[in-house]
Order: sequence, then C-alpha cells, then structure tokens
Amino acid sequence: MTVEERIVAAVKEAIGEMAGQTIDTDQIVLQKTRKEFEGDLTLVVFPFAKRLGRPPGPLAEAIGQAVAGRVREVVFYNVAGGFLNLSLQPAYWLSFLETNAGNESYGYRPAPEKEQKPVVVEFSSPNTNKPLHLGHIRNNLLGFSVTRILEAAGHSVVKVNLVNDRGIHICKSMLAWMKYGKGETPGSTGKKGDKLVGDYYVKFESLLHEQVRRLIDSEGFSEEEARNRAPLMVEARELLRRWEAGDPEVTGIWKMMNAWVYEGFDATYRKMGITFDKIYYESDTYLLGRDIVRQGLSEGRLEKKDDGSVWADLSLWKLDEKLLLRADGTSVYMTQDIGTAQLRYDDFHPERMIYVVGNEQNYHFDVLKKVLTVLGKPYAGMICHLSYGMVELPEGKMKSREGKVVDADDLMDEMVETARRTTEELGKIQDLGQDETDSLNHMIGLGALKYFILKVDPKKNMLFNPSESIDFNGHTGPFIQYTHARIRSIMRSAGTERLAAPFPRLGERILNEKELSLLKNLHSFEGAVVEAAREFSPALIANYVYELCREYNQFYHEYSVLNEPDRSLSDFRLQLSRLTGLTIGNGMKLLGIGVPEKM
RNA sequence: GGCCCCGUAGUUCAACGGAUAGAAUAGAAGUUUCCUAAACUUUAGAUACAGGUUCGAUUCCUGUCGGGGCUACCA
Repeated sequence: MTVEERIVAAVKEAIGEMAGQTIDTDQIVLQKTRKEFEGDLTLVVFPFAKRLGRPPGPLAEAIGQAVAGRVREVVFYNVAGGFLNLSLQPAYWLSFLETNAGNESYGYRPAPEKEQKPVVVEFSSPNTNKPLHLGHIRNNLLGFSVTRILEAAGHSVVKVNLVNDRGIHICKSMLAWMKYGKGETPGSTGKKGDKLVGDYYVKFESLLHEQVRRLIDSEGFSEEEARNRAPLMVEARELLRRWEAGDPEVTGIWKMMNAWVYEGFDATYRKMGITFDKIYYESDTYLLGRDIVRQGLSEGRLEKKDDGSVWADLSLWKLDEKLLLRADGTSVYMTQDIGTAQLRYDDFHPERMIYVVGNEQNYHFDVLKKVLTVLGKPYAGMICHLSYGMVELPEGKMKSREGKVVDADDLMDEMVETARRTTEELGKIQDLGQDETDSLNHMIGLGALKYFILKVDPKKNMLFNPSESIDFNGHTGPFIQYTHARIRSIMRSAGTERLAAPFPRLGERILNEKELSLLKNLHSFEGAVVEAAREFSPALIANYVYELCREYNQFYHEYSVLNEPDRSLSDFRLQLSRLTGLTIGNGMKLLGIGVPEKM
C-alpha cells in the first residue's frame, strides 16, 4: 500500500470513529499541497464538515491528529481553513529514491499472469483507397500509446487492426484504374502504392462529379438520383457485384491493387513506429455478421419487414430502429461490426474490447452496443468506444474526397527534415556517424509530432495549422528529449562504478526545495500511469513528463550534480538525476516516443 | 427540426466541485569563464454572456450567442 492509500484509510477510520458513519473512499480527496503552503499532501475537509455538522477548522485539526497518530510517515500537519496539510518525514522520500533509483521499469506494473484475460484494442482501421492522413496519425498514436499504457498498468493487451478492403468505394478506385490506368504500377510510376490507388479514387470521384452535374443540368435529376444513374456509378456497382460473385478477373485486380496499398501502409506504419498483433480484413469477415443477424432473426430477436429487410428495435433505449440487412440481403456497416466483434470475442476471450474511433461515430457505437444486447451477446457490455476528437485545419475538417488533407508521410518527412536542419544549426553532435545522425533526427522529428498530438486530451478536437510548423522549443517532445540527453550526459561522466555505489547517507542534511519537489514529482509517476490507463489518456502522461522535465531543468540550472564538492550530496543528486532520466524514458515510451543519449 | 460535443491569455494547450485559473508560444527585458542555451530568469496578458445550485463553480443545472459533429438500405 502506498502512503496515500494508508492516509486515506486512516482518514476513513478516524471519521468513522468520530461520527459513527462510514465514508466512501472515493469521497476522500487527497491532493498535492500547493507550493505556497507547508506540507506534502492536502486533505480537503469541507465535505466531511458538512456531513458531520462540525466546523471545518476544528474537524481538520482532529483528523490531522488522528492521521499523524496512525500513519508513521506523517510527522507534521497544519490546518488552513478547511484544508489539512500533511507533511511526510524526509526519510520517506529518501528511501523512495533509494529503492527506485536503479529500477529500469520504474512506474510499470509487473507483466500479467498468463491466464489473465486480455484487453483487445482496435486502432488505425484504414481504408484501402485513402492514404493515411493526419486524422489517422492521431488515431494510430492514440491507439498505440493506450496499449502501452494499459500494459504498464498491468493489463495483457492485443493490438488489432481492421482493414476496410471491400465495398463499393474500393470498386471505385479499381474501376478508375481499369479504365484510365494504362497498366500503371507503383514500380512504373515510382509512386507509393497507397498513393497511386488513392489518386485513382480521387480521379473517380472527380469524373463522377462531372457526370452528375451534367445529368442534373440536362435531365433535371435530383443530386441523389443523378448519382445513382451516372454511368460510372452503374459500372462501379456492377464491379462490386462481380467481386462478390468471385469473378477471377476482378478479384485478381483487387488483390494486386490491395498488395500495392499494403506495401505503402507498411512503410507508413514503420516510419510511425506502429505495430499490430493481428490484422483483420473485412473481406474475410463481412459475411459473418450476416449469419449472426439471420440467427437473431430466427430466434425472434429481430424483425423482418415486408420488403425483406431486417431491423433491430431499439425503442427500449429511445433510439430508432436500425437496419441490419438490406432488402436484397446484403449487409451494411453495422452488420460487419457485429461480425468482427464476434470474431474478436472468439479469438481472444477478452475482458474488454476497445475501439479507437473518432467521435463522429459516437452514435454508431451506441447503436452497436444496443444491437448486440438485443442479440443477447455476452460481449455487448465489453465494447468500449475510445472516442477521440477530430483534427481540424484552420479552414475546418479534413476531407479526403476533396483532397483537403495533410498527408501522413509528407508530414513525417517534414518533421524529420526540420529536425535535421535544427540539429545541424546547433552543431552539437559532430561525433555521430551518418546512420546515428539520421536515426537521431528521425527520433526528434517524430517525437515532436507525436508529442504535439498526444499532449492534447483525446476527447477534445484539436487544431493543426500546416503553415505554422510544429515547435521544437517549450512544451514539446524535443524539450523532453533534450532533458533526457542532458541527464544521460551526466550519467556517462559519472561512470557505471559511481552509479552502482551504495546509496549515499545524507545524515541530517535537509533537501533543498528543488530536490524535494523533484522527488515528489518522481513519486507520482506510478499514480499518473494508473490514472492514464483508467482514462485512456496519453495526455496525462505527456503532461506529467513535461512537468517533470521543467522541474529537472530548474534544478539543473540552480544546482550542480557532479561539481558539487560534498561527495554524498553529489551522489544523492546523481541518483536523483538517474531516476529522473529513467522516468522520462519510461514515460515517453508509453507515448511511443524514443529518447536520445545525446542531442 | 431532433440529438450530442465544444467555447479558458493574440495563438495552441492545462486545471477528480477546492486555496491566488497553470504552461507554452508570439511580445518586452535579462542569463554562457559553471555537468548540453532545443535550457533558465523576469515581465505583461484569459474562464463567451445571463441566471441558478453550494461553504466554494472553468468544472454541475437552465437560457442566450458562437463553433463542430451525428441524424443513410455510405463506411
């Protein structure tokens, strides 16, 4: 049990004895004491004052006395208004540092038992006719980081990707390539496969748009009708029909073009540093949902309309009916999601299934959960939509169809290029070889980008302005990486022998303000990890690490580590720096960001 | 129209209902004989508006204004 937990327990006990009533643990608010007050931890007493009908001041006093008597580490307390400030004995902080200074996995819970049920996290989920853009970057980084955070919090995790590789939209890019491609390939054009296919999708849409406009003008059709009647659309539907019928020519082209796309995606994932444990393809799974729906129909859980379409009645939750099978028996998006959920459940028997999907699909996931409930599926309650906000451009939402996107590859390349220029300008690392320099610049460039995105609360929309490049100074990834490099530099100078020496005895020496606040900061890393796992929020880690670095840089500026003449004090600061470095590294690892030895 | 989300310094982001709303950046002024100045210090600057709930509201409720999303036999 941590000290915080023991204090909370003591408070609970004390109040129980004083008032004869029990208080919920989560009603006991213990926060860090603000800098302007004396103490380490602060208990907010107001809520209890009200319940016990006693004035806050004296009550705080009484609780303080009780806690000091029960928790050994609490050596002093003071009351300010309705706040009870508790001070821990300095030796507590020192022993904390002593036990953790060399702990490479500080902040991480031990790996889970084999029999523990995993959490399945789906993220990325690309569409094979759209190259990845900034919106996908947020999805990928979030999803990947959340899996690392869950692992650090002691969960077993499976990372899955669901590739949307079939449907009418895929036929569109195929059709455009068949009609106008003249046999182009990634090899013949030197283009990345996903980009090449994406270009044909855009080409289809723009040609279709022309046809639609002409039909509206000449025949007076409505937009919808014109879209339906446009020759290109008719051909695309015919292509889909042939695909579903297994036409060898069509599936051959489909396989070939998909292979191009996957090669392109792989390159992008590699650059981003993202990996998966399992990749699902909708073309493999889309029929499964249909069977489940038919089964549900035969069990009387669903309704069939006169035209043959199948619906789920969600009026119990004040939602509309939801279509699950069209009149012609084909499936819709929701039908597929039912199938993939089932498959995932069968494959992993998870405790939870998390979907990292944008908040534009909030309604969809609400409905999915309800539909699975109607179907009586045991995993209906396991579905958890990790809903994140859009990345907006200054002119609004990104739209693939209109080509208004920030391309993922381009953006990453620009970041690396900026890193390269900055590294050269500063000229601090001449001793590295070309390969090392390249990988350093990659680390810094990607670090800046990833941090920029992950520091924002996932739930919130965020803005990206392409004309203002992402910063490398201030509240940024490179700032954190730089702090790490500084610390590593000290570690190298100190040498392994000194680091391995017994922990210094400081005697009666009082830690200075910076040392103490650094220690407290380090101490709260574990809590930050647990909180981030509970909230699915890498932003909490990002902001924690930043705060830690700011704290360290102030300390570094004000006090010397290796040049401190008092040897034991110098050793203490060395260990303090060491744990700071480890914590920065471990924190950044949870964000999928590397930290350098030098920069 | 109905439903949901969001309005915090010029800008981008913080703040379990808790003490004087934090940072960064842009602006102004400084710090290099000292372990990496991608750093540090000082300075100025914000809760859209109007009510309510409470010991206490950026946070919860209501209304107004502003922005975004969803509301497909698209995915």
